[in-house]
Amino acid sequence: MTKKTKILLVEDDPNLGLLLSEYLRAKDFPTTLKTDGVQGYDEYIRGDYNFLILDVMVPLKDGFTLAKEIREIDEKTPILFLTAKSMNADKLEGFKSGADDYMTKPFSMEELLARVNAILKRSGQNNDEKGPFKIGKFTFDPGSHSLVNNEKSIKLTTKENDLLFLLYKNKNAILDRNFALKKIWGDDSYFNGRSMDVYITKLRKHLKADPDIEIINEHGKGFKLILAS
Amino acid sequence: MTKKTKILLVEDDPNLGLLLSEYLRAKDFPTTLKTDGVQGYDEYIRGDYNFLILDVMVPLKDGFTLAKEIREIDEKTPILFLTAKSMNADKLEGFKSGADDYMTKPFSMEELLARVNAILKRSGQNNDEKGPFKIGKFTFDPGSHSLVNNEKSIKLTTKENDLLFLLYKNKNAILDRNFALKKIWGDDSYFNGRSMDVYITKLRKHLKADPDIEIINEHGKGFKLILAS
DNA sequence: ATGATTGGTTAACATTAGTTAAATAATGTT
DNA sequence: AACATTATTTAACTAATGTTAACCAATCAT
Repeated sequence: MTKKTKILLVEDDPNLGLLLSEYLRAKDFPTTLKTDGVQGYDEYIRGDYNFLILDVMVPLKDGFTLAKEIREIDEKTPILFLTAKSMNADKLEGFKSGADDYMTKPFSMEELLARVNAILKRSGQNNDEKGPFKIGKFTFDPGSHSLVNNEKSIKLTTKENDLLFLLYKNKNAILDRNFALKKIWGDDSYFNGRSMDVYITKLRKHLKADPDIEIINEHGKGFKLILAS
Repeated sequence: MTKKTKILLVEDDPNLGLLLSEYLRAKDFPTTLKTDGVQGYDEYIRGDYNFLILDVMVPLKDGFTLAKEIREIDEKTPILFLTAKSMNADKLEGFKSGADDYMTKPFSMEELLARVNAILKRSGQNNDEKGPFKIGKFTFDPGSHSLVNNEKSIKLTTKENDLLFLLYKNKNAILDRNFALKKIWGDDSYFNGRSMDVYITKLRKHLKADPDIEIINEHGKGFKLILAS
């Protein structure tokens, strides 16, 4: 299970603040909104945030000051500034405060999201799990293509590995046929679909050693990896 | 001791191109300027860059296409786009192409520098050192072509050395077949490919003394050096 | 129920990779 | 230069991987 990136948003404009926090939550980032710098700092200390979005012009304590205070005790949590000003000196001060990015209003929410994701991609603590994972009595390591249980160690082929990885990421939920085909084969043509069916058979054989594991088919939709545990 | 970040700048406007490359060099980033997408790609393959600044609208091959081609073989080198357009769809396409940042002209050189530094701060290490490196129980020094462990010291041939160096720089990540061929053999012809396979066999034999080290194949894509540590 | 579609399985086939050895090219030594 | 040594490429054979085909079973729509 991937740990979600928790975002702290400090923004005093209630319209923008609510809009953004709703949007970010909809995009699967648990987001907390605070409306001034002092509350923002307290919430940062109290909570456990992985990303900070700070408006520069907020009451009681401005965004730059807040960022500097946080940077004194926390070098790594990414900070993105928002500001109405487009003045150059401002931007540079933002970056000197330890910012990772700086956006000038007005901006689109899509761009904000794209920038947040671009920074997260780089920020080391990438919550995107790369394994190894427990699958029933197996240990699956997509990085080395290995599927191991007490008795034996199987080397998965590239396609087997990719498909099992996708199934695992969607464990106990349906992996859409066409999604998987586009992801692994590049397109969802008929023959690639048949090829995938062949690989489903192969994976079922590999996983047969543990009777608690199943790959079931949802007719016309896709496959689901079922893990009792 | 970290080596300097080498920047490849692809910009067709000669004024802006020269201005920026001079400025970046003055700021201690060795910078190479190319004026179209095809030259940009060739120089990327030929050289050994740690940061790419791409104008979106350049002749022969646009920046987005160039970025996508590079991202297919290189997940990690940061990419920053420059563009005259400020259209939102464009920005999103830029980020989808694997960009780390996106700047709209006109911009200040100071802001460009600040953004480059902000991204570099996040982008882990400049994996551009010359060794020696630890590879499992071996010490690999590309400078002296030596691969040493407790028992013996192997002297690698030039091709063995170059290939292991590339694998190491992409450790635990895939080294694209064609990229490696172009880099070491100059072109990715069929026979050079077979030659590379022969060298993969040789490297596997050399590294066999440590069972934790593996060179695995990703069918149709390339090879991956797996290091548990 | 019937036919149409979708999925399961096995095997044949095509492509890609692994290995070994021989042939060629490059380098060093006298 | 001629020879010896080493490195690299080419070739041939084997193995692994992935795709296509064929046939059968299950599910769905009417």
